[in-house]
Amino acid sequence: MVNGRLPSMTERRLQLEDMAAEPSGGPGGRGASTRDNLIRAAVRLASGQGIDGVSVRSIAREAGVTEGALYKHFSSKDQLWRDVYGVIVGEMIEEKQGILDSGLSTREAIAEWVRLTYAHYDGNREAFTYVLLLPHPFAEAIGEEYHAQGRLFERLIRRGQRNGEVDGSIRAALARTLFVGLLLSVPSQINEGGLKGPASSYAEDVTHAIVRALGVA
Amino acid sequence: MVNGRLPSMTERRLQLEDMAAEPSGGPGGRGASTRDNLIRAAVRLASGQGIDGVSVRSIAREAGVTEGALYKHFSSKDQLWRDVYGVIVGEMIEEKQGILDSGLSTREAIAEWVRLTYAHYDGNREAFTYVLLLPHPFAEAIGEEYHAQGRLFERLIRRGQRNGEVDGSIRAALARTLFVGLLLSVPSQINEGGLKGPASSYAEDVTHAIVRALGVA
Amino acid sequence: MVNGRLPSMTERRLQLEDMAAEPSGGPGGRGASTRDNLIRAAVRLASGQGIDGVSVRSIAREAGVTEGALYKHFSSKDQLWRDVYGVIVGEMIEEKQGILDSGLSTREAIAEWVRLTYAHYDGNREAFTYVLLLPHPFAEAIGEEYHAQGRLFERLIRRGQRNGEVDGSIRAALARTLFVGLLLSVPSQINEGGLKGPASSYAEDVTHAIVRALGVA
Amino acid sequence: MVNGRLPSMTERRLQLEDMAAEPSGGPGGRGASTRDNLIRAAVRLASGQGIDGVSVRSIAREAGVTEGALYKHFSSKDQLWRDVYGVIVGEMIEEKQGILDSGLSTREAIAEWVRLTYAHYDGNREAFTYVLLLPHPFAEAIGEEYHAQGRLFERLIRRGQRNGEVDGSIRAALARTLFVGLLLSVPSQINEGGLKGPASSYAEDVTHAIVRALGVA
DNA sequence: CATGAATGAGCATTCATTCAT
DNA sequence: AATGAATGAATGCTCATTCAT
Repeated sequence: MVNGRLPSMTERRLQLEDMAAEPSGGPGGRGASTRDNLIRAAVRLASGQGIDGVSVRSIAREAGVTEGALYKHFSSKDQLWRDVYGVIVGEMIEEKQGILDSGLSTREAIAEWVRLTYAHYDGNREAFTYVLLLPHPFAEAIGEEYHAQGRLFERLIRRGQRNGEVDGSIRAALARTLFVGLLLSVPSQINEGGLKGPASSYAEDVTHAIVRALGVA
Repeated sequence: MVNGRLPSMTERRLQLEDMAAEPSGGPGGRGASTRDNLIRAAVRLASGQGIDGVSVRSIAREAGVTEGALYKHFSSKDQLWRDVYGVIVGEMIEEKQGILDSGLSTREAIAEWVRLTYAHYDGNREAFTYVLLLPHPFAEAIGEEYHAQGRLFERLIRRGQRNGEVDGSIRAALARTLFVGLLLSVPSQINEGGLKGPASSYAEDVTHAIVRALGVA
Repeated sequence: MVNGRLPSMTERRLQLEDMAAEPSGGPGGRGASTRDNLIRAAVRLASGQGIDGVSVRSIAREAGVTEGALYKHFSSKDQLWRDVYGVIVGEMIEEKQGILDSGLSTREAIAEWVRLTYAHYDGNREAFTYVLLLPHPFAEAIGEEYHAQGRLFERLIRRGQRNGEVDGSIRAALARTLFVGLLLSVPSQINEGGLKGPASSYAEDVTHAIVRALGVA
Repeated sequence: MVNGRLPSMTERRLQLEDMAAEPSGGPGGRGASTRDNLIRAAVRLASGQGIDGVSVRSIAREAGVTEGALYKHFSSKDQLWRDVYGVIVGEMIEEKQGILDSGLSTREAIAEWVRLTYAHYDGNREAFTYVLLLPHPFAEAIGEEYHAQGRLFERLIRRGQRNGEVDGSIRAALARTLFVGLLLSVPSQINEGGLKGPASSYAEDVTHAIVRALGVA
């Protein structure tokens, strides 16, 4: 059961860049707040076992605090997952928005999109896995954010079609679908052991595949 | 935690074709065995909430029997999931093997593969979702079966490369990865509400995308 | 919960002498009835794990039949345990009664009692363990039979005291208590690994100890 | 199935002296910790029905808390039984060690041993029954502690044999076996209703019986 | 802020027993 | 006589959550 609201943009500004660097079991060094430690712990565990397999107890233990403490920072377990989601996806979206706002051609924009995405994956596999490769029980509850990246890409495609850079016969929703399928196929396979990392080494190949599949000039 | 063995080929011959036809809540009509009802109930629930979210209690109730009865047919919850998996994936693999054994060209084979896959999805969305779109906690335990379809496709690609039908520069593992990404993107998006309609209506488009992405003649 | 009646003398005449000879897992050879197989299986399992640890399912499986079949022969699990008890204890008591009826001196009678008891243990450790070394949840329900051997010994002691063969100052109930304690200490320790078998090799030592402890001439 | 470790000497220092004084059903008075209440409840129930017959549910109810609370104090039901065992047996062993360290003659030491043992039984029948009269499913897992009292007595006997106080022909293992058999026969019979308590009233008689049975000067 | 004890509902599983065949 | 499917209650244990300190 997952219900409720997402954290606002202002709430979510935590330092998650070095999430993967945090050693498991220790409550973290310099300025690591308990709240951040809990988020990091949750993502770490979820990326390994799936969201459903992670208990409040295990998150608290991994963060080095008690269960009670967790409830000082998050009103419920669901809210914790949603906060975590919002924090990570927010960063991703801002990057993608930057691509659209730049003057890049559709082809160059796609290349940049893939590069950034795979850099993200290589830099923080656990957070990436959490937000993009795991099924989210609260998918509908999220709505806006959940589909934000897809909608950004649809905008890119439609602009390309208007400019004549992209095959005009393909519908934007399908283009987005195929794009996401290709984009995530590599991280997904690396996680499952079917492909050897890093993801960045496949960026060029995947860009070509997307360009060809969507008929980009 | 999920461990153990998969059902053998001979054990798994149940009639699951009309799995989706079973009305929820009723113990099923004419010759529906309790075991089959349990399998159907399990798939139905898992496809809706994910595997982890389904309790033995809910499966039994959905099948119209008690929990004790379930354990007469499956030695554990894990074994139930694996039996279900084996039943469904077995059918799928046999179809795909048929494609390889026929004399179709690589391009025709891909078209047929997509057609069959989407027909399967449209015919039994729940079973398809269960085996192909849900993360399986027992992925490693399955091994063989789990990657069987991917390996079949790799064989198809390599044969095509030898024949000169497929771009020789792409590695088979990557080709398989991109293929699976494109193939499953449509059912996945339909489930998530981002795409409408029967998957079959996208078969041609997806086939084209695959052919172009992989450089098939 | 253990309630009900003991089997009558006529019901209990089964051949249990070769109980230990029955190979586990097989439904038994020549004339082994299902009922006998069930009793043997029950004793075998109880002597290894204690009565409480034995399930109806395990008894049936060990006897090579289904659980339903067990209920054709015994009205309940409790009744099974009581029937088993009656069968074994009946044999033991008849032997001891024979000692009293013979013309042996108290000292010789004790020696014979110990010899017979330890022969019984060595010949069928499982049955002996079941009736004499395991706590019986239905002890009170048995009443008569449960204390029959003790009462026989009390009679022996009182007769000895009348004859002047036994120290007259010791009360019969205490004499019986000490006697049983000494008699069973050896089989009990062998079962627990504190003493090496066979019990018969200790018969003489234990006889001496009893004789001295009770002040028998 | 019972596995795991025993509590260390330092862990086990609870006040169990007045274990029997705790009224059933009430959560206990002044400073009774939940953990102590649970231990007392467990012993109380086990001494009445045997260890196997006691459920976690019943222990929690008897202690006046929920099952969940029990698991805050004991990692499993098995560990609870072992903790309880360690607490009680630890006290008993220290007393017996004291006897060996004193300068008493073998005969006086035995008399003291019996006196202490029966005082223990009379003072806390339930705890005594739990540790000494009930079969322990985890007997092997305990090892050290389980046989500690027996080994202490063997030391006493061997010293007596060296001093010429004890019949040199009897082997120490057998002496220990007979001693334990005689010592426990009285509490055991009192529990079964064959003898009227208190056990202390039999201390002298049993001491004499032991002395005579083992040929102590 | 954080703890640690406690709750009560839920979990997967096993139990003794019944009954139509 | 025996089977095998089914029941319903009970098992040991984990869960998310609360709250006095």
